[in-house]
Amino acid sequence: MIVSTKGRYALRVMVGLALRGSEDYIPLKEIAEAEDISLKYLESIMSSLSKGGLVDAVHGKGGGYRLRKKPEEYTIGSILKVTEGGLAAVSCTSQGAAACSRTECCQAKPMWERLDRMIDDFFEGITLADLLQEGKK
Amino acid sequence: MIVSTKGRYALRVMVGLALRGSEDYIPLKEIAEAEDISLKYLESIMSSLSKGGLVDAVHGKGGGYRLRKKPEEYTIGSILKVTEGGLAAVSCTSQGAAACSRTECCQAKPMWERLDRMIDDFFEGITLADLLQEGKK
DNA sequence: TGAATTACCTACCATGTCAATAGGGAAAAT
DNA sequence: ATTTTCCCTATTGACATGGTAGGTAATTCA
Repeated sequence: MIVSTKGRYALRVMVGLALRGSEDYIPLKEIAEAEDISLKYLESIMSSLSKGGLVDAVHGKGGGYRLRKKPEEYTIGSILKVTEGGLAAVSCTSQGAAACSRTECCQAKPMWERLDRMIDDFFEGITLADLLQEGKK
Repeated sequence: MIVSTKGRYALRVMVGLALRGSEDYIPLKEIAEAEDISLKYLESIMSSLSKGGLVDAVHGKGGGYRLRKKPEEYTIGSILKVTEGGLAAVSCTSQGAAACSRTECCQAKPMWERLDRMIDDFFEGITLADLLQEGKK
């Protein structure tokens, strides 16, 4: 499993925000109800998105969350990397992984690296705007 | 993380068996020492490979494990599917997953399906024999 | 026949991650 | 000052992962 609930929720929220336009700030409560996701759980997700600079957040009445860019300017990869903390298919290749003792002689490493590259290209090649249209394909 | 230690160990063992030719049966003890993997843990992995029909197993003295086919006849996918029990990138698309309530309206589903197909093609397009050569590329 | 060798099976444990919950804060508006 | 909203730090329960332990069944060899 390469993409957890957290990342999938994040995509749904971003799609939701995109559909509502980027004019108004949408309070988390409203998003949670619309998407039927636990408010408290969503908080941690929005926190990642906000810290990652993907959305604008404003406190107080009239505040909430809003896309910072246009949907076509977000790649799916950029969203998932923020919420999942990386997309490596194998622990060997994920940064911060204790370099396995066999790194030098591991027969499979080039394969894992090609896989990672392929997955990265895949997600970087799809934008939020594409996802909005996805149903119609 | 799409491929766990179990699957990676399995690949190493299969590579190891391939290198030793398919004449003799190699006892698990020997494999574990050569690969420096816990014997007991390897047991469960070999059990999967054996049940999956990927290797022949013979009891008693002179027994052990042996490849059933030629290295070029094993795809990496066939090995990983047996040990990992599937390669779905997202729980939504893995068989046996409680079809999420949004299946019908999920904007992202086509994307997950394309990703799964891509990963499957990737692993089905590489054979054990390819892996043996991998270092030289 | 019996002992050694080997695969096989069931259960267990320790750790970590995931999904979700809880309970407060702190910023901004009215 | 009060409400609204985002933000931060735990905590929990469930599950998967990686690994351990002990015993059983099949096969060979003496």
